[in-house]
Amino acid sequence: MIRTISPNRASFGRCSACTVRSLSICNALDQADLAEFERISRHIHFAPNEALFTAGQIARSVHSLTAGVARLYKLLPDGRRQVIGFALPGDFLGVAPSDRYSFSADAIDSVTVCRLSREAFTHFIEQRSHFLMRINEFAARELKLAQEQMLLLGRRTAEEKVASFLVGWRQRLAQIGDERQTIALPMSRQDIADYLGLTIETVSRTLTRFEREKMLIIVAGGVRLLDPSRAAAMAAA
Amino acid sequence: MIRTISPNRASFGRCSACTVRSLSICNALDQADLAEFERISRHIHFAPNEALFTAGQIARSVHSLTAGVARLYKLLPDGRRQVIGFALPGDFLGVAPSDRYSFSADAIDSVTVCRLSREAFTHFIEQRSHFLMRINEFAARELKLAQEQMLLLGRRTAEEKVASFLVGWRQRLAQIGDERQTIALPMSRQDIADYLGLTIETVSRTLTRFEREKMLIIVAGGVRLLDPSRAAAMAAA
DNA sequence: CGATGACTTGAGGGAATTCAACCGTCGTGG
DNA sequence: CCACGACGGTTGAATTCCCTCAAGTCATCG
Repeated sequence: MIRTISPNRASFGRCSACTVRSLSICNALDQADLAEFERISRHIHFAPNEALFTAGQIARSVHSLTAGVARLYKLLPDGRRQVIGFALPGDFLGVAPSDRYSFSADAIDSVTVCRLSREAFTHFIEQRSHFLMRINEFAARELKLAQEQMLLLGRRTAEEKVASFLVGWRQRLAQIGDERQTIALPMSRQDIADYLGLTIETVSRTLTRFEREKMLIIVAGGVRLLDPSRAAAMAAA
Repeated sequence: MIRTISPNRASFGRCSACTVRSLSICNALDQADLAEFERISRHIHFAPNEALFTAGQIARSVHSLTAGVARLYKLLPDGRRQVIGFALPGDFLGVAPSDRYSFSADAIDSVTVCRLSREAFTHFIEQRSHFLMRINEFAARELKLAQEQMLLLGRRTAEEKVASFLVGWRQRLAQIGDERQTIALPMSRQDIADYLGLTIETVSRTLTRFEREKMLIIVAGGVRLLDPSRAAAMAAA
């Protein structure tokens, strides 16, 4: 029998000790459900830039991110890329209408996920309507984010796009408990550009201009917002 | 007591006679469930350009479209508009994470919806996990469409956008049983432009060029595709 | 039949891209 | 120890695709 997952990368889940449970889909589970969930899930680790899964593959698993940041993206045949989102701890990757992944996901930094077979997951949710409701809430939240991103991609200027991204990203980091002054940007400029429908040069130029205008300071691995209200105004406009 | 809905516009649902049931969320309901659903829902009619609901309003209702086409859109404070989708018969408008509408919807042509109070709807689904699963599938399908639209908005050229729109729209019409040669386009050029993140002039020019190049013929209320494979190639590229 | 609204067409401009060079950091091996 | 290439990021100049502005066409309707 071929093991596709090496033992040192996969381990049994310890749901009771899960640090992101309250953020994740698992918050809807009681003690008994959690024990069963633990039985059917595995923790898996991914190194930076490693693929969690790839668009077009048969979707055998669903994932709940427990640590790190992942980029979710779609490609055109000629290589053009659109990043459709960044997944943070607590995010669920498994809302899909077909049996194949419709987008790809890879680790940006060091990532840990809780992985379940799609089959077991489907069986698990069927009996638990409160859990199903939770999945539904997650799907609804994702959909709303996607719709906001459509507005950004279709109707905002480069400047507004970058400002909106920073404000939105800061907010998401705050939601998972990262309230540091400096906004961590683990993804590359290229990732940001592909998320905003811009080129890497435009993202770079815009950030440098923001810095010249004293709206922020570019630091290693992120930016420090000096004028959050100005950024927020740009994002809303 | 104030009646917000005039009697001649609202009527009791006749779910058993519903022509779009197999396409809609209600396909997951058996006879008994359907009778209960009928009890809590009402049919409402909207004239062209009338608003079904508006972004920011408290979301008291969920809707299932039974006839006509609606545009779903978001606005920026300065009036820029992004159409995030067109709703067709069978489509469900009610997957939302908050108690306020996050987008607006209005009738393009003559529209009929099946409307339920959000409260009654929530209560209804809680007991019916198979129905909840169906809602989930609808949400997943919506999400996938939204992600494809992000790719289009962020990374496709004007030409590709228009071609993709025509191909995708034709496919959606086919799914609801409209397989006519001519692709009906009940929405205005402005609606299409706002859907594709373009200006009305660019949409118009692109369509005229397609016509000059014998890919299609522009007719009243739609287009006739002469070279579907060429359009499909443009859409995929 | 003039007015109105949806759409088309043309000319010119500009925001973002493309192309290209350059900078700084980091890991590697001579 | 430092030369070196690789890589991510920044900056500059030229180009282009799409937008803006403006005018014109066509069908509909009071």
